[in-house]
Amino acid sequence: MHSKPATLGQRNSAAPAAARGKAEAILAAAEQAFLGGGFGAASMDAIARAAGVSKATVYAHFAGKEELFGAVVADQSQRRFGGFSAEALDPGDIARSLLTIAVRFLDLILSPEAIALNRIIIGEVTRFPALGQVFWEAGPARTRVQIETFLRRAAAIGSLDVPDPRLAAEQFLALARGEIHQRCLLRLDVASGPEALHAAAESAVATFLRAFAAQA
Amino acid sequence: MHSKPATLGQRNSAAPAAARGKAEAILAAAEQAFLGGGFGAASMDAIARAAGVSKATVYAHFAGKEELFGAVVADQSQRRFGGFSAEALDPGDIARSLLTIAVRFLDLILSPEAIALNRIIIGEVTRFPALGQVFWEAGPARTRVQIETFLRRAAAIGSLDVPDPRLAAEQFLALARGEIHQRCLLRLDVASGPEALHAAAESAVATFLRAFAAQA
DNA sequence: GTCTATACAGTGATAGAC
DNA sequence: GTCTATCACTGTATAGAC
Repeated sequence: MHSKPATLGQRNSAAPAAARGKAEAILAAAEQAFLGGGFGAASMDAIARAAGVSKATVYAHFAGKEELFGAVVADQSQRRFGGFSAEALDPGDIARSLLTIAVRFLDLILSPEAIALNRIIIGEVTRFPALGQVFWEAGPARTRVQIETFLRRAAAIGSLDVPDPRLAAEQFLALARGEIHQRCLLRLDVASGPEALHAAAESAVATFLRAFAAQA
Repeated sequence: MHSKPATLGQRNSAAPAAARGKAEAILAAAEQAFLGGGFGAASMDAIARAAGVSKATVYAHFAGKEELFGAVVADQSQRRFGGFSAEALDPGDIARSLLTIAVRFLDLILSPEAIALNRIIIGEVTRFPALGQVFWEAGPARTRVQIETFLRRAAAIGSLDVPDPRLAAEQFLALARGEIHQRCLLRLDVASGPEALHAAAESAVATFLRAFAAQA
């Protein structure tokens, strides 16, 4: 997945085993370009230059600017959000576990890279309708399922009183997102520090427990 | 504000009193163009054509594409969100009032025009950092204050038990927004019907009241 | 496959006549 | 102020040599 050992069957003319490397270099350069300034601001010329190849080589690997853009979005979506999990948490210590989830979640969606990705997808989804689906499946849908599963486990052992775990999971995420996510998307909170992140997570957990904590 | 009576002091050469009308026509055409396909996809040529004027006339009224874009965003932001108010509601009938607020709020932010505006601002805020602030002040900030005020009134007469009205207002909006707003931004729910809107509002109110309803 | 060089289309913006 | 015609520039995409 990362890089082949440089010993391959073909070594014809110029760069034998570096073909995969070039494609990766192009993708990496494209990611930086697209995430940095959006679809319109990025130029194929600049991407080729940054990747250390010629423009014609870029077009040899990707059919055009749009396909390259799609490849970047799909790659980033799956790479960013693939690692989120709530399996290892203890449904017994509900407050602590929810706080952990909220912090992880905010840490994920407020990272500059995730914000940039989210921003660019929202901005260009009119031109590329497929991107919304790709992002949703890889990100929010996956995350919601993880939390829903955790809430079901907590409800099963009596830690929580949730009539509708699916809805409760959505609402927990909505509370955690709060307004800080929107503010980051709008570039109003340039650098949301760890303290703001923690405060947002604690507020969300507090209100969620006010609503759904099991009666003692 | 809408249109002058067509009798003005000047009637020199070509279109005497239509100057204001032309500026408005340009702004209207620009709104449609920008909101439809974003900043990059819109061209000054197409805007001029749609407004029924020449490109040079557009540049006579607006310094350039960026200034025209800013004018569109500022105009739309204030026009869309200016009417939101929660003053006339009864803090005694808390469930009903909150539901009304939530429905109004969702109706506002899920309208195709508001979604298009929100989308374009998020997408272009990297290039135009000022837009985020303009939108925030006109929209989310205003709305939150309205609701915070209502919650304070409700808390004063004992309908609610809110330790932090500002935070509670944020959380109420976050619950109402839920995931449907994100889905609309991502173009996954092409047309969120009134029934989905109502359901989202009711879920938000129910959970909010579970957390903050005064004990009977 | 990869490079250099170039054709081509479309854009924002302007000069000058009326 | 308004228009027609045009400029300079940028970015996509390809042709041909290696």
